[in-house]
Amino acid sequence: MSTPKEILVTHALPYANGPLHFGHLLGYIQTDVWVRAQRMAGNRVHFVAADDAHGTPIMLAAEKAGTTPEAFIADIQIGHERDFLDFNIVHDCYHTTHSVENRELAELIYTRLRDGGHIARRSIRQLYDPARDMFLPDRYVKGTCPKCGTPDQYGDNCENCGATYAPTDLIDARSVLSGAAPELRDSEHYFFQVGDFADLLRDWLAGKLTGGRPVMHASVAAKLREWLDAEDGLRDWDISRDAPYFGFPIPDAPGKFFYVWLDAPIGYLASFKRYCASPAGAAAGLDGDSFMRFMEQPARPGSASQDGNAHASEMHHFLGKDIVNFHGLFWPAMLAGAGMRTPDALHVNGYLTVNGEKMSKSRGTFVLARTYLDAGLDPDWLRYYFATMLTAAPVDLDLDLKAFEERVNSHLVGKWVNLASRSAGFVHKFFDGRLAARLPDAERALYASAATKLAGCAALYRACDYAGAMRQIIEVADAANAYVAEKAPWVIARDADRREELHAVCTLALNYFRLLSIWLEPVVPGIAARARAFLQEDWSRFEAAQEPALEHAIAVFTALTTRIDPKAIQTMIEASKDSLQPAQASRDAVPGNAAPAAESPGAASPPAAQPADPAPVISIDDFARLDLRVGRVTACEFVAGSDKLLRFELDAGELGTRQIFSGIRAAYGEPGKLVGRNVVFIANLAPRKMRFGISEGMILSAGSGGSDLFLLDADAGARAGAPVK
RNA sequence: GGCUAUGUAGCUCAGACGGUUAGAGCGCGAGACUCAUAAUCCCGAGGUCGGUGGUUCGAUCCCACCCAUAGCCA
Repeated sequence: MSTPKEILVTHALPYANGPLHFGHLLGYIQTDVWVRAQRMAGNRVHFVAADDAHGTPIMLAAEKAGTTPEAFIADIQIGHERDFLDFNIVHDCYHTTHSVENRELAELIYTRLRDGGHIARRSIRQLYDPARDMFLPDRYVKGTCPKCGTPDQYGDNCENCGATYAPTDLIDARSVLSGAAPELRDSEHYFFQVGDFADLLRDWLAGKLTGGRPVMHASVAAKLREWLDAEDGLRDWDISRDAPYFGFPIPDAPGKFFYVWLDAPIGYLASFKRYCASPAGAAAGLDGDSFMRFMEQPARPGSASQDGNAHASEMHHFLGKDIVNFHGLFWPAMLAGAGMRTPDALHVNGYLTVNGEKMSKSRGTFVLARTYLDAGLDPDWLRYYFATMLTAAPVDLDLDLKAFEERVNSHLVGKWVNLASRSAGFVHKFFDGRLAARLPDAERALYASAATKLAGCAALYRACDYAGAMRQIIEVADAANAYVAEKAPWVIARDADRREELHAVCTLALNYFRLLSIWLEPVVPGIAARARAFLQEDWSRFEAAQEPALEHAIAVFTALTTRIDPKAIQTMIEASKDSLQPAQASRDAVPGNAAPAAESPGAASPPAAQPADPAPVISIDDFARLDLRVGRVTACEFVAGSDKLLRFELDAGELGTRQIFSGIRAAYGEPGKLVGRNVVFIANLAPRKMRFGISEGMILSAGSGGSDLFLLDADAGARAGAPVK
């Protein structure tokens, strides 16, 4: 295309409470492909991201894991970075929102908003957990729906009738954390008056800040306009949370913290800032001042330069459709209010389903990134499959595992790699491993036509229409294979007088392969790297595809990728069933989650020891002999004289009160914190006299023992004494 | 409940400013070939374009309603 652009690219930040799964990967692969394609188109791209590390869920998950939030998120980040790298998703900088840079930027942006008169303070009434001494996010309150009477509903809406309400409307509300009845308390909160920027947002949505270029897909803009044009206008956005909270303190506001969603997108900038000041950034021509130079160029309507853009540089965000409000309203308003540039583009992807359904743990379709790799599957295969389906539209995509296998085998192996595989032998056997020095006119024309056709893929990549690009590529692959079949080089090879003709056919076939490899490189960088090694060439730009490679030595062909072994997919599914983890009681809004469910913090625990051998099969009658019950912990304490045991007192409903000794002290070092929660126990186990008293049952927990033990939970609606079946 | 989207062959998707027999890839069936990772090439079967009603000479494409799915309602 025209002049090279400097482009800052981000993807939504994974929440630091669990490992990456397929839902994350869809958006992250989309982003990485875009970055690679832009680089191959000649643009200068800075690709940064970070872990989203703040908020109540992480604070509680860390507590449950018996560690500090800082240690907890550090662990998670290590796993995330490993997964990214192994999926060929390569950032220039991967940081965390719990960083010095982010704190400074959050304070800077907040201070500028405050000084600009865009921050309001007022008192709001909120539910408070007196047992835990903290305010409760909506999702941490459960009770009976005031509309339809369904019990055990979250504090924001009813799953049964779909009604939305305030947590204070719930009947018989309880804290999910402690089971205590929450009480109403007043607290002063800080609000960002996003409505001050309504006009600017309208201009931004209309493309007036980007020289007329649309900032996002029309359907996304429609959704944002709906909020923007709401009858009561844009409501103020609550950006503060009360202590205790894992996050950044608000300057001059003791006991108040920034809401996780305030500093999450600022994390994009923090990561970029860190990159600018790093050695890697220096190598890319950046320095400590580059960051502010890049950010502090607020766009104004009509300020477009000749090439139709407001800036010589651009800022692109990739995100899931569930978080467009944060990126399409609050974020640009915050930036504008802080005197910084607004995003030039939002690329929104839909959700991922597997085999036509929501990802499901029981079906084994809730697949972690690591599980896929451990099954021996190549990351490029998944990247290719996603690419064949991704367009600019924010619609849901389905990973059909059968289609995945068939498409990868057919396209990548049968059509693309096969071109090299079926031609290389002749070149080595008859031509000393060299391509012909020139092509006949007919072959030249064929190459030029294919190269011209695929040159259109640059625009398709830029527009996020990877599906369109892949279709073009496969059409060329089909034409190439038809060409080989028509020429039948294996027939020509029998005639020693037709060597030149044979050389031309193989040279064109291999140049078709090379052409396809160049245009597939952003999608399958690993396989493409092997293709480069085979062709003994090191292209880095799409431009390389304009002319065929001639009079060029190639290496002996070895398999660049294999067909998918269906057993590996089966292994992956089975392993995903195995990784069932105790569901987290609830979650807050999580930035950057491209998939429905947030993961449990179990991932932070040490990798499970070798899985125990499966126990022998039992009958339903055997199972029925166990009387499993829910118990509410009414007391829990250390046992003097024992370094392993905790003494529990359980409210077992109709069974009365039970005393149980349980050897889980190594996993739960603060017994007082267990009071109020539910556990599952065996009620009809014969009482056993111990040195410290009589134990009347056994409390169930998962894990291999020692510190690797996790109590089973029952969600808050379960009453004490309820049977477990 | 309101709103925003989506719904085209078994699967994943194109497409038509409304107009003669609605396309592709994969899968499936028959044939060809044997250079190649049982890859490739050719031919074929398969769809009342979610449903109902309307506008029109004519709609799958426009309108209304309905159904299903997803998301949002901060």
